[in-house]
Amino acid sequence: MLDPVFLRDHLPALRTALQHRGVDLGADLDALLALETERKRLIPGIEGLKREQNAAGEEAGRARREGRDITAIQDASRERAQRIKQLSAELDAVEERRQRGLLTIPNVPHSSVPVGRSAADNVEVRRHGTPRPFSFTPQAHWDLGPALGIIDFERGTKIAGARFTVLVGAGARMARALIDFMLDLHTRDHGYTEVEPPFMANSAALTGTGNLPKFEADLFKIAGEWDLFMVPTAEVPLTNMHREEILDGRMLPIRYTAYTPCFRSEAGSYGADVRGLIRQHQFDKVELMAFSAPAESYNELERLTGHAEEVLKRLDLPYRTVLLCTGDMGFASAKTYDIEVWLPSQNTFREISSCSNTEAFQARRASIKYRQPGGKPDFVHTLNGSGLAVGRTLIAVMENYQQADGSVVVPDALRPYMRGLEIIGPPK
RNA sequence: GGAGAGGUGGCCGAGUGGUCGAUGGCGGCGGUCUUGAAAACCGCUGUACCCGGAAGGGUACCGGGGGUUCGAAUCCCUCCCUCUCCGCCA
Repeated sequence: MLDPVFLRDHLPALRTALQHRGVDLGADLDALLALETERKRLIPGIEGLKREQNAAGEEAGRARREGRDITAIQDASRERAQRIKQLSAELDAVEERRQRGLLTIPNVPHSSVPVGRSAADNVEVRRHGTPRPFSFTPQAHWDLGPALGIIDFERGTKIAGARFTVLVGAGARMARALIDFMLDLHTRDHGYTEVEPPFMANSAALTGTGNLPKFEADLFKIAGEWDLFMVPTAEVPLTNMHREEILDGRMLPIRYTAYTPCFRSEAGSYGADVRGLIRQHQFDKVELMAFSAPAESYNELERLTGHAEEVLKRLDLPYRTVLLCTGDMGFASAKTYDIEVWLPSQNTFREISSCSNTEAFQARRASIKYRQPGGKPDFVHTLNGSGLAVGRTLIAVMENYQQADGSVVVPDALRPYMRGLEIIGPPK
């Protein structure tokens, strides 16, 4: 959520920043500013009347004890109560529109974010590893998987429909191994606390992260009288761990990691990545999440991104890290790094992680504050990143470690998690 | 699914229409005392918003929302949550 004070004091700068994101909110911002002014006009009047009302109530109590007549006080109070009611209704309407406005405006990009319109304007910041040379034409995972009997697209469709997939045998086991491997890495080596959260979240939680009210179409909603949605990412439950809390500043940073399945309707993505495991309605992910003191949050973003990259380093998968431009960032983010893994069959890098600092954007929506000893409460900064998307990591392993005969070598780092299995060969 | 009990400040726990943001205790902070610590004693100790340069002042909040009333933590309605017993179940 936008800081109302920032809106009031930096309207031109805000307008420019949002233009850089490719959204035109000119009129919205003016309307919002007008609501802000209207709000500040109404509040002092209402509070003044309430003050009078309180004094009258006190006086009535005193008068009644002393046996004096209070009908005059009652009449005046009754009338005042009506005026308060009327003005409050006006204020409520203003507050509601103001709130709705504040909730639908995206975050302001950090000054270090390159200005650009699309993914083409993103900036590669580093690259790690070298794609393996192949003496044959590397196959896509959607050919390798079914041939090895470890991915079954047809049965996924039979059970749930398009964009659902069944992993079988060594495929299912490798997904589980990846989850285990990632969680161990982040808890043991990177200092995160493991969490297993609910896989559904309510509308308050989703509003806190920024998924609601604007992006309900991307979510799977539970039918019936439930205020519940399937989580689109563990970012939602993890960020909401401390919603409406004031944290002890000495506990920061707080770092959580969680494995969850993620559910996305992928509305509006018809035709994109229809083959294979790249874009599914359900996928597994290990998430990294941090609550940081504001002054430290950009250092924390670098650390968190490094923690996600470490997964690929240990699996010996080539990748590059890209700084997203203003036009390609998500709604809640002030700065985002995407990590892209090499996929030989596509001869390109594909996104496998997205690491963002939302600054106080989510903290303001979800009311997540911290307080240093003796200090005033202030909003924390929240950060999140994939560490990593499991399905896409599985794809990357299969494609990068494939051999001429269609078998797949198990990366060294994963073997302890797969009872020493060294190679996944075709079914006998 | 059925029956019942309950949600008050960081925690415990009073308060059932009138100076109640709310008695008391615990915890925390500061001070006195002490060689030091403990104990004892004294003081302070919530959040949000509004006005104000500040000092300070005001309004709201006793699970959420609505209502009754001159006036509500206290009465009414409704929703949410927690606990206990039964049933069911991983």
